[in-house]
Amino acid sequence: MDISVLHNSILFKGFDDTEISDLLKALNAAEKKYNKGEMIFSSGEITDKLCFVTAGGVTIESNDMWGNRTILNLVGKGQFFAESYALLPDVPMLVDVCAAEDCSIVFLSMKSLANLNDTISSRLLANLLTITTRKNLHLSSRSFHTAPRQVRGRIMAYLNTISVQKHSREFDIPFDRQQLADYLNVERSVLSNELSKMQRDGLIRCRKNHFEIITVTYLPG
Amino acid sequence: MDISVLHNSILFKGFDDTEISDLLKALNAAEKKYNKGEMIFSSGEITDKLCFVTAGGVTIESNDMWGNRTILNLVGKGQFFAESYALLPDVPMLVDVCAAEDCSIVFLSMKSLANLNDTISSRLLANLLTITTRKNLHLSSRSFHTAPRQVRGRIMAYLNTISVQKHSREFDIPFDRQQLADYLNVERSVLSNELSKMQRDGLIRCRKNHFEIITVTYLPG
DNA sequence: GAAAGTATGTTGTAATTACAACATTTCGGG
DNA sequence: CCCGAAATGTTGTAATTACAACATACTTTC
Repeated sequence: MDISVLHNSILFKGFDDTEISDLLKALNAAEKKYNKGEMIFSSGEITDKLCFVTAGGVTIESNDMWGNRTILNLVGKGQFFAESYALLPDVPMLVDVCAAEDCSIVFLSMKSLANLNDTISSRLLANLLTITTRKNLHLSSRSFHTAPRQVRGRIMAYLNTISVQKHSREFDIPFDRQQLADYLNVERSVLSNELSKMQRDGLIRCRKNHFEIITVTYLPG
Repeated sequence: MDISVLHNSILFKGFDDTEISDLLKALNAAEKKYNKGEMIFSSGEITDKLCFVTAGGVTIESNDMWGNRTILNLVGKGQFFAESYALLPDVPMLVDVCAAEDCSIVFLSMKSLANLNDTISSRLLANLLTITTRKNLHLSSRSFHTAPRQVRGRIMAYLNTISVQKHSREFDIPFDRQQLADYLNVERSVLSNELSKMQRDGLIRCRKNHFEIITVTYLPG
């Protein structure tokens, strides 16, 4: 198991090496590998496992009865998922979790939280609170990105956020076209088409997952 | 201030009356009233205040530059909002908060959390974790409700959720037409129109905010 | 470096939605 | 009961999107 990734995670922030290995034992940590495309959880399942990505990445998706995929979130190396379901273990999952690429997941049993002593437990709870709070912001951001009714507005809302995050008008995005389409809740072909139009209109430049937002200078008169 | 509502809130679960009034003082609790339609927070603002609805209700909205409103969540009496921003106080709000009706809000200063003793603080943190976790599920649900590309699919996804929650095929929803449209991210007139069609098609019955989902029986042959 | 497979771009048509304008219903006061 | 205001329903047209089908580009494998 790759301890170093866990060591740098939010969950174990403030804990030293021995505390971390004790905690991993106490929480029945177990690692499992998945191939790209494999399902890790399906909607309706129940789990008390807090999940940590030690390698690769997963998508949190909603797949409706008409076969439309909506990507709610992308969870990469060093991040957690399923924390809501782990902490409210009687709530069945609304979403699917799918390996976006080959990946490794560490599962931590949250029902074992009760067995920890108060000091450890409260430090861990504070860290968990940070995780859920940040996850909240991610979910809000996506709502923000899908709020515009039209494709161009959604693309701009998304690219703006990434640009602000990376402090640059030029950046890579973590999605391929199909994934970006599913994240923004639009058709892939419509997305490709709109990106072409936006390049023709001089708003952006892009090639594969590299994007550049072009600053428009308004001329007087 | 209406202590009884706070007393029954998730945040103060497990605390007795005197502990609660001590906490309210320690967190600089202050109540303020708002009229329907008034803005409580605007996007871009920074706050460390955890907000509690003691009366009425508020909407968490994203209003884009074209004037489209998207309702991310409805927060009613006895519930909290802005917890993410209160706990990550350097993050500017992405959303607006608006009084859905005349309401009263209690503001609790989260930067004062640090002054509490460990025991109180860890009990409070556990309760905060429950709040953020539940909020996560609400945000996920909305994503689920807006995942279908077509209006009818969104309406059905939403009504199904409410029906399951209320354990009944007949129920009231907390939204008027405009609010439901903004929640599902569709045009109000298109929503009204689709609801009429769905009634003609025998899928539902509805009148104002009272809905009934009609079970379709498939006949053999 | 050819072949096969995957990802991305383009185009046309059918279906859906946005938007505006107007009709109808509902609900509180006077 | 009537009025006005607000909410909801209806309709038509213009704009947008979904979907399918195909073209092109890029990757991987042998």
